[in-house]
Amino acid sequence: MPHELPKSYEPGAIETRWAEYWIKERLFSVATPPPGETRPVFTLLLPPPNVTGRLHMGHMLNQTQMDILVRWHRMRGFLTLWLPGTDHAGIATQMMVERQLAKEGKRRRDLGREKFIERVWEWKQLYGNAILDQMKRLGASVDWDREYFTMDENLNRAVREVFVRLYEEGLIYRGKYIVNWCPRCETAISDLEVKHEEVQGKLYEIRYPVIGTKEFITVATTRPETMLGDTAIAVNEKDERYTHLHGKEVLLPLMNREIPIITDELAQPEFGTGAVKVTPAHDPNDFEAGKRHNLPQIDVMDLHAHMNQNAGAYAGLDRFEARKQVLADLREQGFLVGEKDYTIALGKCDRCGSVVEPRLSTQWFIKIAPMAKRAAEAVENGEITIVPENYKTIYLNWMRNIHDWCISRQLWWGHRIPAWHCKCGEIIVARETPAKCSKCANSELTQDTDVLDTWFSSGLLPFTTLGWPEKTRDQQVFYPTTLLITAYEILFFWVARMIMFGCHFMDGHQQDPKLKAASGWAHKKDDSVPFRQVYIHALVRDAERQKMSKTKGNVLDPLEIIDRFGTDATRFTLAAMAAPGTDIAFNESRTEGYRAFANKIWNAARFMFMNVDRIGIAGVGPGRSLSRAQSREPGQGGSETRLHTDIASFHAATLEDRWILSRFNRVIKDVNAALETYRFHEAANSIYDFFWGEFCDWYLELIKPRLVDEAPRESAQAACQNLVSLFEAALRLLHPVMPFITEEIWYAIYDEKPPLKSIALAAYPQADEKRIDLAAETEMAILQDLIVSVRNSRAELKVEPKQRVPIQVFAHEPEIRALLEQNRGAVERLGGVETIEFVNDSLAKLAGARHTARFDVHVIYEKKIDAAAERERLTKELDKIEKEIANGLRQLGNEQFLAKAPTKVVEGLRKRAQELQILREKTKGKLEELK
RNA sequence: GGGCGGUUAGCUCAGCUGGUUAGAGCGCCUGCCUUACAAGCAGGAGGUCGCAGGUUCGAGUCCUGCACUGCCCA
Repeated sequence: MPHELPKSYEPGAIETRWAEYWIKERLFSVATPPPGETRPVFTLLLPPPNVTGRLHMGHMLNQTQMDILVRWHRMRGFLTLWLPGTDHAGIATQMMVERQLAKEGKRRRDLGREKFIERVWEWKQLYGNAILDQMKRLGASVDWDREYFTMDENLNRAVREVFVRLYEEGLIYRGKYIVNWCPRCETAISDLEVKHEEVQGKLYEIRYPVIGTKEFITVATTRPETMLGDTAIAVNEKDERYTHLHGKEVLLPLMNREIPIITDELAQPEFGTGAVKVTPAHDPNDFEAGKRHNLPQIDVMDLHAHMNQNAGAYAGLDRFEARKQVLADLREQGFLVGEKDYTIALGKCDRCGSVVEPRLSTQWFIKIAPMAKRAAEAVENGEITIVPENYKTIYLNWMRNIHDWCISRQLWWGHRIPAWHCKCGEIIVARETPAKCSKCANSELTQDTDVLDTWFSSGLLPFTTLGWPEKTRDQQVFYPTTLLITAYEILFFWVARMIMFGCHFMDGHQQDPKLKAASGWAHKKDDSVPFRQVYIHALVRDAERQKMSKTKGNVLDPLEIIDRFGTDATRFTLAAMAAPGTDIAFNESRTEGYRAFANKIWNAARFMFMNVDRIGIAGVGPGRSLSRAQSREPGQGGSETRLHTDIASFHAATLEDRWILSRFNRVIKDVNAALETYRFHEAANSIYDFFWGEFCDWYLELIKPRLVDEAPRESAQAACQNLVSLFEAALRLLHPVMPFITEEIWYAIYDEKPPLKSIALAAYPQADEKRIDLAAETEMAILQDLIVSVRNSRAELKVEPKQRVPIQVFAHEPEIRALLEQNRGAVERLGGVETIEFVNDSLAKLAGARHTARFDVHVIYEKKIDAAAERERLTKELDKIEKEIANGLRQLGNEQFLAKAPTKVVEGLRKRAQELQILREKTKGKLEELK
C-alpha cells in the first residue's frame, strides 16, 4: 500500500487523533503490580492545577518536561506512573461561585453553607475539568484512571486522619494570635499568601502628653489609625532620653485613655524618636510585647477592616477613612508633630490584592519547628536532592526561619476542620462526628466552621494518592515518588510542606527493597521522604523577558500557540530553551523554527516512503525492524519482553553508513546523558542537529544515488532498508519530545500495523559504543570539507548554479587521496562537479583554488576571480592563522604548560600547530601569487 | 536590610566539572522553485564574552571589586 502523506506537515488533525487514541487505549494506566515485579519504578506526581485554572505557559513547560522524562523512562522499561489530579483551591473556587451568585443577585450567606457547597460541586462538575481537558492536548502521558481531586472522599478522610494525629501529638493547637487577615476574602491567610509590595507612604510623628508633667513623648508610626487601640508606649530601657519617664503614664489623644510607658526592646533607640506606640491587637510585634507586659488587647476593627465600637467616634469608618480622620483630628488638636516620606512594605493578599490586616483572632496552627527540622535534614543529608543546587540553600534558609503555620481558613469550600465545640467550652477533635461531649456528655455539639488551608491537603498528596492511611501495595511500590518537577514559586507553599508531612507520616515506611534497588535508590536510607529528587524549572516569560501577567496583558495562551504551530513544535521550543536555572523568554520565532523542524522530519519521511514504495523492500511492516515482541498491556506487571534498543537491521556498507551510524550512537549517548541531568535543551538540540544537519543534509543526499532506478536493485534495497531502520530508531529517540509526529510516522512505517500499540511503548535507543567509529567520522569530515570548499569556490567564481564544472584535487597523503577517489561520486553530485582530476602537485598557489591542511582543490572556470576581494579574504585568514600559531607556539614553548596540561590537550595543540604551518604556507603562497 | 541570579552576534539564548579555532535559532546579505522539504537548498557577513583587577601554563568559565539589571525573603 503506497504511503500518501500530504506535502507539508499539518499537526492539528494528527495531534488530536493521537491524543484521543492514547487515552482511549489507556496506554499509560498502571495497575498495582503484584509481588514479584522487578522492573525499576518511576513515579511522578503532577503538581495539581487549580480546579479553577486555565492552562498557561508555566503549566505547559512543567508538563512538557514531566512528559519527556515520563515517556523516556517508560521507553526504557521503567514501571512508570504519572499521577494526575486537581486541587480544590479554596479561596479561588469560592470566589468563582460567589461571582456567579452575585450575577443572580445573591450572596453566599443567603444560601447557607450546605446549599453553597452544593453549588460549588455543581460548578466543579461543569467547569472543573477544563484544565485537564486542556492538558490532554499536550499529550501528557498520565494515568487517567488514577485521576484524583483533593476533595474526593478518600483524600478527605486522609486529611481528617492527619489533622487528628497531629492534634493528638500536640503539633496542632488552637489559639488567639495575630494573623494575616484579608478583609475582602474574610479569612485568615498564611505568611506565604501575603505578598509584600514597596509603596511610598508616610511616617507620622504623634506626641502623647505625659500625665503629671508638661512633657510630651513622641512616637513614629505608619499606621496612625491603630493608635485608637494603643495600650502602652514603649521605650528602650537603655535609652537615657527616657529614663526619667519610666513608670509614668500618658494620655492617649483622641481616646483620652491613660496608658503606661513601658520599657521593652520593641523600642529601638535608633529608630525614629526611640519611642513606639504599642497596639497589641493590630501588630504582631506589639502583640508579643503586650504579652510580655500583660497589656490589654483592644481590637478596634471588625472583620471587614472597618472601625468598631472600640474606636469611639471613628466606629463605622473604613480603615483608610479612619486614617484620614484620625490624622485630621490629631493635627487640629496639635498632636501631629511630624510627617515624613517613608517606604512601606505593604502586605497584600496574594489572591485578591487587598491590603492585609494583622488581626487578632482565634485560629488553628501547626507547630512547625519539629517537622521543619526533619524536613531540613532530609535535604541536608541528601535523601532528597534539589536541582539546580542553589535552591537547596534557599530551601534550607527558609526552613530554618519558618514560623508556625496558620491552617484555618474562614471559608466554606474546603476540608472542614474535624473539631467540635460544646457549650461547656470543650473542643473535641475526632475522625468521625462525635455523639456527645467527652467532658460534659452534652450531645449538642457544633462542628468548627473553619476549613483547612488548601495547601494542607496538597501537602499530603504523595502518600494520600497512594491509599494512605491504609498501608497499600501501591505505597510499597511507588512511594517515595521518584521526582517532583515544579516551579520555584511553590517551593515553600507545596514542596516544603510535602517534605514535612511525608517525613512525618511515612516515618518507618520502606519501599519494596527489590524495586528500590532496581530503580537505583539502594543507597538512600530514608524511604519516608515524598520524593527522591526535586527539579525546579524556570519561569516562562514573554519575548521581552517580562513576567507574564494579566494586568500587563502579555500572557501567551499555550493553546493558541499550539493551534498555530502544533503541540510538538511548542513542546520542542520549551524543551530547547529549558536550560536549568535560566528563565525562558518565550519567543514565537523559535516555535516557528521548530514547526519547520517538524516539517523537515515529515518531508524526510515522505522521501523515505517514496523510495520504499518504489523499490518495494520486503517488510517494513510489523516485526521487521523491531524484534517480534508481545504487545504488552502497560502496567499489567509480569515479565516483559524488552524490544531491542538499537537499529539491528542497519548494515553499514559505505562510508556514509558507517558515519551516520556512528553519529547516531553518539547522539543517543548525548541525549540519554542530557535527560539524566534534566538538560532538556541539550537533548533537544542534539536531536535537532543530528536529524537536520547530519541525517537530512548529508546522509539522505549521499544515499540518493544508491536509491535511483538505475542503481542495482540489491544495493537499493539495502540502502532503503538502512534508511527505514535508522529513521525508525530516530523516531524513538525523538518521541519523548515530539510524541505526535513520531507516532504518526512510526505507524506509517509499519503500514498502520505496528508490533506495539504505540511508539510510546517501544524501546528507547541505547548507545552502542562499538558503533562509534572515529575513523568514519574523520573521513566524512574531510569529504564534507572538500564538498564545501568546492561549493565555496563556485559561489565565489559566480558559477551558474546548474553549470557542472571540472575540478582538480591535490592531496599529499595517499590515504586521503584514496578516500577522495573512492567518494568522487559524492563530490561530483554534491559539489556540482563534472570531472575530478587528481594531480600530483599542490594547487594552493593557484588563484581561485581553495586549500585545507589536507587537500587543495581548484575549480576550473574561466571567470576571473576578484583579486582584491580574494587578497582581503586571504590577508584576514593569514592574520588569524599567524595569531593562532603565535599563541600555540607560546604555549608549546612553555615548560609549565607541557608539564601541567593534560596530554590530550598538548597533543591536540601539536597536531593543530602542524596543520597551521601547512595552512600558513599555502595561504602565504597564494597571496604572493595574487600580488 | 538579608539572600539568590543575570550581563556572550542586531534579537532570543546555549556554552555542564577552566583546555586546542566561542555556538544555535531568528533576523540580515548573495544566489537558487537542484521532484522529500521555498516551513526549503547553497554560500556569506556579524562577537575586544558588562567594566577593572587577580588566581592559573591556560579564564567566557574560578576569585575580588564596580556598574547596570531581575527575582525571592523580611
